Amino acid sequence: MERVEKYSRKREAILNAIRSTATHPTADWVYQKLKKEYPDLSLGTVYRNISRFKEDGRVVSVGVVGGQERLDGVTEPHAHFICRGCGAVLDVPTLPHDLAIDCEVERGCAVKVDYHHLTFYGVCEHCLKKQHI
Amino acid sequence: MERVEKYSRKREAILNAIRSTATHPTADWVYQKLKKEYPDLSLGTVYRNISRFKEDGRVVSVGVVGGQERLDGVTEPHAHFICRGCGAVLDVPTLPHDLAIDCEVERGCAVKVDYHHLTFYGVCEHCLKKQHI
DNA sequence: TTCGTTGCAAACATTTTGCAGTTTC
DNA sequence: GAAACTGCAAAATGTTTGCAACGAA
Repeated sequence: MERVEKYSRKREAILNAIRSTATHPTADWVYQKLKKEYPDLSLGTVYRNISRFKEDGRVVSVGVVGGQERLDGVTEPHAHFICRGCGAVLDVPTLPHDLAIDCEVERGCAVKVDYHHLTFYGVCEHCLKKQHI
Repeated sequence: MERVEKYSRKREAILNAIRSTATHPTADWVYQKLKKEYPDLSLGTVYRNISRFKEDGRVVSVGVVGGQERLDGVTEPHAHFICRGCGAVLDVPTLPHDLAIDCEVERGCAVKVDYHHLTFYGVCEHCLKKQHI
C-alpha cells in the first residue's frame, strides 16, 4: 500500500523555506525561521518533512558540515564550495557539470552510479577579507 | 608554546589500523578492532587521536556516511564511491584527479580553494548481485 | 619531575521516535 | 471516520570533554 500524502500548511512552508534561500540551510535554520510564523512548529516536524523531501527528491543533501546536514532546494546537479572559516556553503556555477564521468566510473568499477558530488573546500571571499587564514 | 607529541603505543596502533585497511573505517571500527589487542582502550582516545591525525594531515576525512565519519589513511587526492545499499566506501582509481579545476574555481568564485572532493553515489558490485535495487 | 596521554563517565549536539491529539480528505 | 500529520518529550546516536591516574622523556 502506498501512503497518500495529504496537504499540510507546515510542510509547504518548510519546503518553501528551503527553496527560498541560497544558504543551503540546516534543519534548525528552517525551524528558527518558521518559528516566528508558526509558533507551535516542532523541530520533529521539520526533520520528518525534510526526510520525506530527500526521499522523493524535492530536496537534496549537500552533506554534513560541522555536524549538521546542509540542504539544497535546487536539485539540478551542481558543484559546491564549503568555507572552513565560517562554514558557508556556496554554489559553484562556473563549472559545467560533467555527467559523462558517471558512466566512466560504472565501466571502471562495475557499479551502478546514481549521481556524484563535487565539493570544493577552502576559504570564502568574505573570510579572506576578514583575516589571514 | 607548541606542544610536543610524545610517543604512544595506542596512537601508533590507531594510525596503523586506519592505514592498514581499504574500508575507510569509522572511529568505532578502529575501536572494535583494537579492543582485542588493547582491552583497556577507550573510545575517547580513538576520537582524540583521529582528531589530531586530521589536523596534521596524517588522516583525511571522506565525509559522513549514515551518520558516521569515514576516514582514509591514503591522503593523496582520489575520488570515492559510496554504496547506498551497504554504505561501503570504495576508492575510484580509474579517474585521474584533476587539480586544475581548483584554480578555475578560485578565479571564478574569488575564493581560496584548498582541495576538492569528488564522490560518486550508487550501488556497489556486491549489492547489485545480491538484489535488484 | 614535567607534561603529554589515557580511561572513564558525564556532557553534548543532532536527529529519530512513540504516542496521543489534530487536521485533511 | 480513516488515515495522514503534528507537538511534545524521551530516546537514540555519534562525538566531545573534564578530571584524576598513568606513562614517556
